[in-house]
This record gives sequence, structure tokens and C-alpha cells, in this order.
Amino acid sequence: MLGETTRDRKAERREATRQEILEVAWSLVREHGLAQLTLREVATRIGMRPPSLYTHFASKNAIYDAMFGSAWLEYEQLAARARVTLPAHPRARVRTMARNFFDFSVADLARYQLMNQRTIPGFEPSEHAFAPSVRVVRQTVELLGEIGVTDRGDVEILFALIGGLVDQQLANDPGGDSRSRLLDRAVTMWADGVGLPPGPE
Amino acid sequence: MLGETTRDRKAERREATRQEILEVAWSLVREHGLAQLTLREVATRIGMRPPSLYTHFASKNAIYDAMFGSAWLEYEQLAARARVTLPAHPRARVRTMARNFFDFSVADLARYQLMNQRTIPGFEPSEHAFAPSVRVVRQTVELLGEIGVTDRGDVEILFALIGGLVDQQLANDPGGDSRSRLLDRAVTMWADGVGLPPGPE
DNA sequence: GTCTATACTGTGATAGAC
DNA sequence: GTCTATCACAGTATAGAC
Repeated sequence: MLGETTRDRKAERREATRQEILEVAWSLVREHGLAQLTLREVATRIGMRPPSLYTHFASKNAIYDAMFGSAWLEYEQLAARARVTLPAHPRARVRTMARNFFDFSVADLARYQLMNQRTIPGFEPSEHAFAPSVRVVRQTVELLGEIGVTDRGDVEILFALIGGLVDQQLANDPGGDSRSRLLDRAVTMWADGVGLPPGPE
Repeated sequence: MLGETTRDRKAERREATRQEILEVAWSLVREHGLAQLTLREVATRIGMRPPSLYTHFASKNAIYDAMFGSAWLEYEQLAARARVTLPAHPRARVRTMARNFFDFSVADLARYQLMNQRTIPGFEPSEHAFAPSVRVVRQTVELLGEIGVTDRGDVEILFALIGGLVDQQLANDPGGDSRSRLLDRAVTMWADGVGLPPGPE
């Protein structure tokens, strides 16, 4: 009984430290860029010596891995919340889903690079961290299936289209909205191409 | 007279060494990945000590810069050769142009990352190295203008679509052809969307 | 002009004392 | 669990030999 309580408090404290490390890492990554993260800066900002970080994370890539997982978890939760108010009309639904992903992606360059680009040399997400990403894709395919999009190729083309616009936005006009204003037009082209029924605009 | 000859031979030798460095760098980058390039490995493979490379390039990023420039120059020349046999029919022309870019991109992951993604921390191409890329975009916009595509937004959507498919191909199915088989369908959707006249298939 | 020897700084990572 | 000390390995700068 007492032993359990002690263990719990230790575990809580340990988890709190873990979270603090991750929060500092996110701050630094947003300040200096995803790849510019250094363990020394994380440690000093947290009031630790660099080697002590290895008590909480096995390596630098393990930190990236946890960040990767939490980023996709965050988007998964956003998508789940959005789902309950998703328009029933096929075109409006796709537009909303595309907008949600686009805005989430463009809001944080470092996060997007971590989630969707392989910009960290040698980093591969673990199976565990990858799980939310897989669930999001499955959910999205399901939601598109409900409105009659059953061809996987059509889905991939939609993903490529939205991802391509995000990439352009972040690479050529970070902080701007030039590609954001093209998103609806692009999605409409796709909706026409896959034969979604026209609807009330 | 004699002085000139001497200078020429020295310049030739110098240029040859430069090219040798770049060739070795390309090999290493294809073997170990774009970001894994180290000056030490370039030097040893070429029979030099690492600091000696600084006689020929001001920094590691200067090597990346030269590689960036030559990669875009290579594609510019490919596009120029392809131009003379480009189909006159709008849809066939766009399909051919898209195919050329897609195949060139997918053929060499490291080259594509260098040309189109910002995967090297701290590397920004110089204005000089960037020039061929600018010319290629201008040429492409011109060629699309000839077939009636005048809206810059439509052009950006096409670029996003093709780039997105390349990214997916390289990230999810490197060496495969899953997205390659979607390219024509995607371009057709775009052609329908921007109102290119239907034609002989 | 070209290359070498040496060294400086910063990085992720490890070993062992407290 | 955190520290000190240290390692191996980057990129890079400089001085000097040929």
C-alpha cells in the first residue's frame, strides 16, 4: 500500500520531467528549426546537465520519436472532434477535411516537417509512435468511403494534392496564404474528377 | 603566351579536381543519403586530407550548392531537349511534361531532396545556383501559357499535384511505381478542371 | 597555388562516482 | 537519478611545408 503510493509518486514525477523535456524541445524546435535541436540546449534550459537527459530518453531520436507520436495524436484528436460536425454533403465534407489538415499543417512548420517529411537524418518513427498516423489515414479513407470514394488511387491523388499545396505554402510563402486560397479550387477539381455530385454552394 | 598556356593548364587541372570532388560527393550521397555526406569521406575517397577540400570549396554547403546548381542544370537541359518533340495537343503536352519531371525526380532520391526539399539544415542555395531552377519554372509557365493556361493559381495547383505524387512515391514506395500509375489520371483531372479541350486519346 | 599538420568548437553518447 | 569526466566524430580555421 505504502509501497504503491511511493511508486506512483515517483512515476508521476518521472512523467512530469519527461513532459517538461518534450515541451522545451518543442519550443526550441519552433525557435531554431527542427534539425537544429541540441541536447545541450534542452538540458541547460531545463536546468540539467546534458547526460542526465539519457535517464529519460534513450537517444536524441527517441525525443523526436515521442514528439512525432504526440503531434499525430494531437491531429488525430482534432480530426475526431471535427468529425462530429462534419458536413453530410460530399463536397462540403471533403473541403472541410482538407481545410482542417491544411490549416493544422501550415500552423507549425517544424511540426509538419517532423510529421510528414523525412528531414531528420537517420530518424525513423517507431511503430508505436506511428500508430496514430495509421489510424488517421484509416479514418480518413473511411470517411471518404462514406461519400462514395472507394478507389484508393483517388484517395492518394487527394492526399498528394493537399500535401503538395502545404509543401508549397511552407517552402515559398511561409506565414502567407497564397496556397490556402487555392485549396478550395483544387479540391473542387478533384471532386469533379472523381465524380462527386454537385451540390448547394 | 607561355604564361597563358600555363594558366590554362592549371585552370583545367583545378576544374578537373572540382569535378572529381563533385562526382565523389554524388556517389556518397546516393550511397548513404543526402544529409550523411561528410567531408572526411569525400577527401579520403579522393586521396586528399579533409582540410584540402577547402582549397576548392569554401565550405560543405558550397559543395551542396554546386550540386544543387548542376542538378537543376541537368533537368533544364533535359526539358530543353524534350521541348522540341513536345506534343502540340494541350493534354498530351501536359502529360508529357508531367511525366518528364516525375521520372527525373523519382530516379534519384538524394537529387530530388536536394533540388526540391529543404532537407539540409542551414543550406540555402545561392542566387547563382538557383538560376536554372528559375529558368525552368519560367519556361514551364510559358509552355503552359501556349496551350491556354494563363491563371497562375492553376499552374501552382499542377505543380503541387505532381510534386505531391513524387513525394508520396519516394516516401512510401521508393523504387516502386504505385504513384507513377496515378500520374496520368491526376493530370487528366487537372486538365478537366482548367478546361483544356478534350482530344484524341 | 596546393596540400598537410594541427587544433578548436560543438555534437551525441557512454562510464562510473556520488 | 543526477553528476563529472570523457570519448568519438563532425565542420572548420590557420600556419606552414612543398
